[in-house]
Amino acid sequence: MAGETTAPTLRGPYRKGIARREQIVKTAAQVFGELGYVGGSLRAIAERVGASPATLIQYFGSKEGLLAAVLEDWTVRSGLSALPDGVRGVAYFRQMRDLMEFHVQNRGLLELFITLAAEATNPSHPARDFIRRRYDHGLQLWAGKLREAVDDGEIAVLTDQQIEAEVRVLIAALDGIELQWLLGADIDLPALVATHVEQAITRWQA
Amino acid sequence: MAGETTAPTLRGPYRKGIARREQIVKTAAQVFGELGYVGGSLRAIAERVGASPATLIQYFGSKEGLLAAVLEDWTVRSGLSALPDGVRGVAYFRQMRDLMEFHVQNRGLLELFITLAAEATNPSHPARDFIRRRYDHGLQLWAGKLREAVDDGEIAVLTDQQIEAEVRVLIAALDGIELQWLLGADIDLPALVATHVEQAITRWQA
DNA sequence: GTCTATAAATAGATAGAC
DNA sequence: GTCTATCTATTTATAGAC
Repeated sequence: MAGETTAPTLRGPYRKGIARREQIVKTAAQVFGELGYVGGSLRAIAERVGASPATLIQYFGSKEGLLAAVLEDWTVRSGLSALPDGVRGVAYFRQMRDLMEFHVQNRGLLELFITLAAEATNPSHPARDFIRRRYDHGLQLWAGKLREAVDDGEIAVLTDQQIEAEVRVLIAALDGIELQWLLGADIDLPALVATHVEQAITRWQA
Repeated sequence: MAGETTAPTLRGPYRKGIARREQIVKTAAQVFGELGYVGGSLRAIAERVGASPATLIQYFGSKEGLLAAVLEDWTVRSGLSALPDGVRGVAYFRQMRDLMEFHVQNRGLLELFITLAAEATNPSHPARDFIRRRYDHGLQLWAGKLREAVDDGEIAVLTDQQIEAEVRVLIAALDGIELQWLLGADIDLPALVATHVEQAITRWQA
């Protein structure tokens, strides 16, 4: 997309600003992941990125604006890189190992989500809607995959309620294992999750 | 220790101070649960308890001292009220429903633990050691119960590694479900957990 | 486009009155 | 035993120089 003759995106003063903006968002995600949104100050972010707090405000209007940018970036980075959407049924869940390996390689992104999710327990937290929507989205996506598995005859028949419960608990288990891993437990994250997923699939087949 | 012939604990100027102290700890636990340790200011706690920030410092020396008192109180309140320790083997895990009902009745205590656990992802968090020890303790306790179930012939034989993995993932699932519940998901917490535990037991029996 | 300077609010903590 | 008053540091955010 970056042409020369008619490409406005790479001309003018924007190029530098866009790169800077990305750098700030990436750094902010790091700091929010480590210290939470409440504990992660603009000053700390600015310091680490080599700028002044005023510059961050200039770019994003407010701390909450920066958070919004971080969440948007999180969606892109963790969503796209994580799981190929095209895989059907049971095979989709077997990709969880890859997802965990992605998390191991991108600990900061995982830290950010877990930290914000716990903070968002507070109804007035600015990331609350985002977190809830994210859970709803994951729930529906995974429920759809499990329903495909039923339809394709890969596993035994489940009611819609059973499917929702299964998916909810599976997501919960992954979150909990990730939390333990982040807390420094001696865990092989991909291996433990892969084993757990296989057990779930085996149970679904019965 | 103090005291002469008869009960010294209820005489003198202590009675009022002790009650006040308990009130402060209870309120602090609430605020930390809602806003986290980082976000929960001494001012907010003092205001809600009807005192000045200076009074809290007077009692606990520092904010971190107050946190320590809150964690100690948390251990007593959630530990004792939660699960009778005497129950052996599989029956112990069937009590999880009661534990979840306790959580529903004491949402603040659960909020406090989940919030602090996520915050403690940061290695320099003052509650980090506490949280890690708490996980280790739970892990060992539950692993012991599961080993009892094996020894008593209630379930199939499991290696020590398998036991640890099973218990780890079970704890993880409970944490994750609790998190979803705290985030406002439409869940019958005790029922969902009870079902999940029964599935685990069934799997262990195979 | 990024800075310095600064405002206005709030943080944890101390000193001393009562 | 609890308060007011205050200190120092830090917070988000604004204004204006360069």
